[in-house]
Amino acid sequence: MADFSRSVRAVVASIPQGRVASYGGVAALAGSPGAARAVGSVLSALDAHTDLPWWRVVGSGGRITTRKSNRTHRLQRALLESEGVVVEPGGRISWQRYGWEGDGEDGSNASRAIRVE
DNA sequence: GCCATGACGTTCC
DNA sequence: GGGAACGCCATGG
Repeated sequence: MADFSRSVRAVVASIPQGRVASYGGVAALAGSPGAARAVGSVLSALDAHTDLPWWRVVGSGGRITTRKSNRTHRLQRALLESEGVVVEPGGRISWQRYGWEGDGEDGSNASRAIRVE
Protein backbone atom coordinates (compact mmCIF):
# COMPACT_ATOMS: atom_id res chain seq x y z
CA MET A 1 0.00 0.00 0.00
CA ALA A 2 1.25 3.40 -0.88
CA ASP A 3 1.31 6.25 1.58
CA PHE A 4 -1.15 7.99 -0.64
CA SER A 5 -3.96 5.60 0.11
CA ARG A 6 -3.15 5.90 3.79
CA SER A 7 -3.32 9.68 3.59
CA VAL A 8 -6.60 9.46 1.75
CA ARG A 9 -8.04 7.24 4.43
CA ALA A 10 -6.87 9.67 7.12
CA VAL A 11 -8.46 12.61 5.34
CA VAL A 12 -11.73 10.82 4.81
CA ALA A 13 -11.76 9.83 8.46
CA SER A 14 -11.32 13.51 9.31
CA ILE A 15 -14.50 14.53 7.56
CA PRO A 16 -16.94 15.74 10.22
CA GLN A 17 -20.39 14.26 10.39
CA GLY A 18 -22.94 16.18 8.42
CA ARG A 19 -20.30 17.42 5.97
CA VAL A 20 -19.12 16.27 2.59
CA ALA A 21 -15.76 16.48 0.84
CA SER A 22 -14.94 16.29 -2.86
CA TYR A 23 -12.57 13.77 -4.42
CA GLY A 24 -10.33 16.58 -5.57
CA GLY A 25 -10.32 18.10 -2.10
CA VAL A 26 -9.41 14.82 -0.49
CA ALA A 27 -6.67 14.29 -3.05
CA ALA A 28 -5.28 17.74 -2.34
CA LEU A 29 -5.33 17.15 1.41
CA ALA A 30 -3.69 13.80 0.81
CA GLY A 31 -0.80 15.62 -0.83
CA SER A 32 -1.62 15.05 -4.48
CA PRO A 33 -3.86 17.73 -5.96
CA GLY A 34 -5.57 16.60 -9.10
CA ALA A 35 -5.41 12.97 -8.12
CA ALA A 36 -9.15 12.79 -7.70
CA ARG A 37 -9.17 9.68 -9.80
CA ALA A 38 -6.67 8.02 -7.57
CA VAL A 39 -8.90 8.79 -4.61
CA GLY A 40 -11.71 6.98 -6.35
CA SER A 41 -9.44 3.99 -6.82
CA VAL A 42 -8.59 3.97 -3.14
CA LEU A 43 -12.18 4.25 -2.04
CA SER A 44 -13.23 1.55 -4.46
CA ALA A 45 -10.86 -0.79 -2.68
CA LEU A 46 -12.63 -0.25 0.61
CA ASP A 47 -14.62 -3.08 2.10
CA ALA A 48 -17.55 -3.33 4.45
CA HIS A 49 -15.00 -3.70 7.22
CA THR A 50 -13.78 -0.15 6.83
CA ASP A 51 -14.80 2.46 9.38
CA LEU A 52 -14.20 5.25 6.94
CA PRO A 53 -17.18 7.50 6.12
CA TRP A 54 -16.67 7.03 2.40
CA TRP A 55 -20.22 8.20 1.79
CA ARG A 56 -19.14 11.71 2.81
CA VAL A 57 -16.99 11.86 -0.29
CA VAL A 58 -18.83 13.21 -3.30
CA GLY A 59 -17.90 14.63 -6.66
CA SER A 60 -17.27 18.26 -7.53
CA GLY A 61 -19.80 20.80 -6.33
CA GLY A 62 -21.42 18.21 -4.11
CA ARG A 63 -22.49 16.08 -7.02
CA ILE A 64 -22.63 12.35 -6.43
CA THR A 65 -20.77 10.49 -9.14
CA THR A 66 -20.76 7.13 -7.49
CA ARG A 67 -21.06 5.15 -10.66
CA LYS A 68 -19.89 1.91 -9.17
CA SER A 69 -23.43 0.70 -8.93
CA ASN A 70 -26.90 2.01 -8.33
CA ARG A 71 -26.96 0.14 -5.08
CA THR A 72 -23.96 1.94 -3.62
CA HIS A 73 -25.34 5.24 -4.79
CA ARG A 74 -28.60 4.64 -3.01
CA LEU A 75 -26.83 3.62 0.16
CA GLN A 76 -24.67 6.73 0.12
CA ARG A 77 -27.66 9.01 -0.22
CA ALA A 78 -29.43 7.26 2.63
CA LEU A 79 -26.39 7.58 4.88
CA LEU A 80 -25.94 11.24 4.08
CA GLU A 81 -29.55 12.03 4.83
CA SER A 82 -29.19 10.03 8.00
CA GLU A 83 -26.42 12.39 9.09
CA GLY A 84 -28.42 15.50 8.42
CA VAL A 85 -27.17 16.25 4.91
CA VAL A 86 -29.89 17.35 2.56
CA VAL A 87 -29.56 15.54 -0.74
CA GLU A 88 -31.47 17.29 -3.47
CA PRO A 89 -33.17 15.36 -6.26
CA GLY A 90 -30.59 14.20 -8.75
CA GLY A 91 -28.00 13.43 -6.11
CA ARG A 92 -27.03 17.04 -5.69
CA ILE A 93 -25.82 18.47 -2.38
CA SER A 94 -25.50 22.11 -1.33
CA TRP A 95 -21.75 22.44 -1.28
CA GLN A 96 -22.11 25.89 0.18
CA ARG A 97 -23.60 24.48 3.30
CA TYR A 98 -22.08 21.04 3.64
CA GLY A 99 -18.86 21.37 1.68
CA TRP A 100 -15.76 20.60 3.74
CA GLU A 101 -12.34 21.76 2.63
CA GLY A 102 -10.37 20.57 5.59
CA ASP A 103 -10.12 20.91 9.33
CA GLY A 104 -10.24 24.51 10.51
CA GLU A 105 -11.46 25.69 7.16
CA ASP A 106 -14.94 26.13 8.47
CA GLY A 107 -14.29 29.60 9.80
CA SER A 108 -17.82 30.54 8.94
CA ASN A 109 -19.09 27.80 11.17
CA ALA A 110 -21.64 30.24 12.52
CA SER A 111 -23.65 30.20 9.31
CA ARG A 112 -23.25 26.48 8.79
CA ALA A 113 -23.52 25.08 12.24
CA ILE A 114 -23.57 21.34 12.25
CA ARG A 115 -26.76 20.08 13.65
CA VAL A 116 -27.12 16.40 14.20
CA GLU A 117 -30.43 14.80 14.67
C1' DG B 1 8.85 -1.95 -16.01
C1' DC B 2 4.82 -1.40 -19.18
C1' DC B 3 -0.22 -1.69 -20.33
C1' DA B 4 -4.94 -1.36 -18.88
C1' DT B 5 -8.48 0.32 -15.68
C1' DG B 6 -11.13 3.58 -12.64
C1' DA B 7 -16.25 5.68 -6.78
C1' DC B 8 -12.77 12.14 -11.00
C1' DG B 9 -12.58 16.96 -13.14
C1' DT B 10 -12.81 20.26 -16.69
C1' DT B 11 -13.67 21.70 -21.30
C1' DC B 12 -15.69 21.38 -25.91
C1' DC B 13 -19.49 20.27 -28.96
C1' DG C 1 -28.62 21.59 -20.25
C1' DG C 2 -26.79 16.97 -21.71
C1' DG C 3 -23.28 14.07 -23.71
C1' DA C 4 -18.63 13.03 -25.33
C1' DA C 5 -13.62 13.50 -25.23
C1' DC C 6 -9.19 14.44 -23.04
C1' DG C 7 -6.21 14.90 -19.00
C1' DC C 8 -5.21 14.03 -14.42
C1' DC C 9 -2.81 10.53 -10.78
C1' DA C 10 -2.46 5.96 -8.45
C1' DT C 11 -3.29 0.94 -8.39
C1' DG C 12 -3.35 -3.77 -10.19
C1' DG C 13 -2.08 -7.39 -13.48
